[in-house]
Amino acid sequence: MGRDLDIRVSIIEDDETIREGYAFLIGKTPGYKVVSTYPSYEDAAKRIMHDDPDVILLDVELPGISGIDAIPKLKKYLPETNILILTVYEQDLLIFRALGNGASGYLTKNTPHEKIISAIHEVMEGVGPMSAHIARMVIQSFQRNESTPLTRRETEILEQISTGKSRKRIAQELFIDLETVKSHIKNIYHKLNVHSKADAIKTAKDNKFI
Amino acid sequence: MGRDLDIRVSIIEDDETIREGYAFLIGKTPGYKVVSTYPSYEDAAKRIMHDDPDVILLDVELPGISGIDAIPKLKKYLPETNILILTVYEQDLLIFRALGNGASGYLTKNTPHEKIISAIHEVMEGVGPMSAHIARMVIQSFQRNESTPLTRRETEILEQISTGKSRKRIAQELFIDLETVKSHIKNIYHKLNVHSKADAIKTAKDNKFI
DNA sequence: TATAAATCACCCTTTATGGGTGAGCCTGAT
DNA sequence: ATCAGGCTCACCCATAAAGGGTGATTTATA
Repeated sequence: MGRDLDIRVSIIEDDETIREGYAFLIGKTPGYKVVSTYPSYEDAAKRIMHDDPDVILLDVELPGISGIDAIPKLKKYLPETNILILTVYEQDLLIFRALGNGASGYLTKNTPHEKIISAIHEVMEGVGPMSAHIARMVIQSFQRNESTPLTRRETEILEQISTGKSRKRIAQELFIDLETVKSHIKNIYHKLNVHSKADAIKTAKDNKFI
Repeated sequence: MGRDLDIRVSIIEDDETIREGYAFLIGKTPGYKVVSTYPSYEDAAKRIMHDDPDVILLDVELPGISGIDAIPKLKKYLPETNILILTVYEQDLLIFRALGNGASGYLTKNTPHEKIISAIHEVMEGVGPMSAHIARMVIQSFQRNESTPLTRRETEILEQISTGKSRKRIAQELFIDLETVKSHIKNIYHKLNVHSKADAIKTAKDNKFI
């Protein structure tokens, strides 16, 4: 018989070991019930509507349609379902995109068993779309590195460059000469040890100089 | 006599009406004490260390050094103090920069009186660096507009462009011809009704197409 | 009073950009 | 089965932008 109050969990994860591991773990926990497991979004798409899960554990790195891209599709069919992202790495961008796509939280694959259960529980309680951990990451993502090799002006100009503006336009908007902008850019490139716009932007963003 | 358990509040706000309004409001609330008010960061800098506030209400739009830039300076002298940003507009970028600089939360200037007190209380309780409201804004900021006029490929290419990469480099990384990239860009420009990289990036970001 | 920052100048070559037009191929929807 | 949209590539054109070298002036600030 099905206990009506069980939290219904569905798992979409291509690695069988991990998938079955989670299923076993969650299934044996009182109050939780694994209603289905799938190795890909494509497999899940056909039948997951009928499983009526409360929570979906979704791997980000799925073959075929990625977990990230699967989120809005799943949400479309199951708007009330909470999606928890499974990820190996705590990569800012992936997690942010997942949240943007409608995920309610995330778990790294080395998360201890108890935490997994409590994460599912929290997300069901509507503790909010963001755990303190994610909130911390988000704030960190907005924080600048205070030990930048770039001067104020250089940072300012690199920020302008990162918006796609030409040097001429930057010069006009900052009320300085094009030659001055060029000088700053040369200095930026030297300091960051790069030889192009794209590399300068990437290096600066990686190091949170901008 | 000073009640030891009062929450010590300092206010930095250039508009006298608002400043005194908040001061009155908070001062008359049992458990709260306004220890100082300043019209600018420059005025506050000299003496705020001695006020030993628990919470600082800080206007973002200060004359001289802006509230945003004042945050790290204040944090340096008063690392234990929580800073609440006062802002007229709920502008994403400003708030995110404020959080990145170390602010603990924010209040809009039309916030009802009770909410102000409770925000101060929450931030003292360490309810977390983010209110549910801010969390919602953050998530929204990661969300894409689903009604984009751009195709998948066009979006992908515009994203690449926004990193500063040249068309040639984009072509190489996507394993397509330079001419194809050019075609996509022409279509992007037509759809967004722009005539340059910078404008395309700005329009797309404003509309959350990328 | 040194040093760093910001400013501007003139040299050079190569690469990138913006725009027009046309065309083939594939896929999903009607 | 047809047709539109999406992705691909081609060739045309002119101008703008980028990258790099060297040096010089001025203005804060330590």
